Amino acid sequence: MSTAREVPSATRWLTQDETAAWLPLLRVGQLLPQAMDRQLRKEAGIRHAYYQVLVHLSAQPDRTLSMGELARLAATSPSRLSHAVAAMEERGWVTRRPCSTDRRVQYAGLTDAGLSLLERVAPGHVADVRRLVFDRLTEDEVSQLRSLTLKLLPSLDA
Amino acid sequence: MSTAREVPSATRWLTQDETAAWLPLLRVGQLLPQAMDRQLRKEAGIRHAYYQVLVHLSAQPDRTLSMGELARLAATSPSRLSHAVAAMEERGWVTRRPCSTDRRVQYAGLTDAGLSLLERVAPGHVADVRRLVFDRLTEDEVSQLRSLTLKLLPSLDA
DNA sequence: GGCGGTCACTTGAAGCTGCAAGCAACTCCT
DNA sequence: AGGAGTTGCTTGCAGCTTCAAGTGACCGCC
Repeated sequence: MSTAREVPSATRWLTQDETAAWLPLLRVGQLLPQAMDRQLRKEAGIRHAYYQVLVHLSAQPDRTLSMGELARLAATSPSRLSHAVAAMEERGWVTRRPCSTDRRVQYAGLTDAGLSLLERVAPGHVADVRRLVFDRLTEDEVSQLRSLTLKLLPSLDA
Repeated sequence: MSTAREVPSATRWLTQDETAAWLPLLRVGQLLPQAMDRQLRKEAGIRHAYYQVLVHLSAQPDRTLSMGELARLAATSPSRLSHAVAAMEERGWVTRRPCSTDRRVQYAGLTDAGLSLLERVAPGHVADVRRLVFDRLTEDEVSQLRSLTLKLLPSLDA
């Protein structure tokens, strides 16, 4: 990551230790989503983005969320979600209906077909997560991982 | 991530602790690349994928790498790199020339324009990395982060 | 030599992503 | 009331990513 040595203003380049952490973090950040995506596509024919929509809707008591809430939970942009839900609606996995009290809001709801797709796909996905992540880590390391990622989230969410 | 409770074969769902680590990890894995991309686009007009190409080429003594090596270093697919380098060549940041001993191989080389772009862009990028990641962590945490990500890499690289 | 297999890379098409723009509905303020 | 500003969501488009297929070039083996 270090490139030029002399720059007009005093740039605080990464230290050696920081670089040694940054490079693999960057790599994990690239490869992990790729791996999730590939596995779900090959074995289930859907993207990870779709899977997340299914998961979050299924976690609601009424299988329903407003587009805004759903976007927030899935860490995606409104635009992206709009496109994704449109495509998933066409395939019969979710439905959309307007909110009665605030007509700007749209609710996305999981259909039976969507739920059964999720149930068919989830075991393979969980197995993959286990294989790629949790089978490699001790209990303590999992705890460290949780603590570290939670520390990084606030600045990324904003 | 937990969805159905009863599935044909015995699916080992994630424990509570694992889920508590998985959700933020997934989120970081999504948001971190997004954030890198947004910052570089806004302030430099290039994608993070392009930036990585520039960085890896600039780190070579002769500013040159074969497409294969470059793809491996940047953790990207050959196809993606091919498209990217084609676009960057058109903008004058890299050049391509065939290898003299193995005519399947192409070398990508960083131009002066490419290097000066990188030097202009790098400080802002490093500042962003610092703001998003290293300013939030103690020295010990950085070390934990390095150790954890290094443990996850092997299974992802394969 | 020459033929199957692999390797390095490129290409094209389909689908997704991000941004900017747009629209209607809601809120606030006077 | 009513206008300015904000919110929730959608749309269109340009650009990127992915997969599958294709093209040469190299290797090993008979």
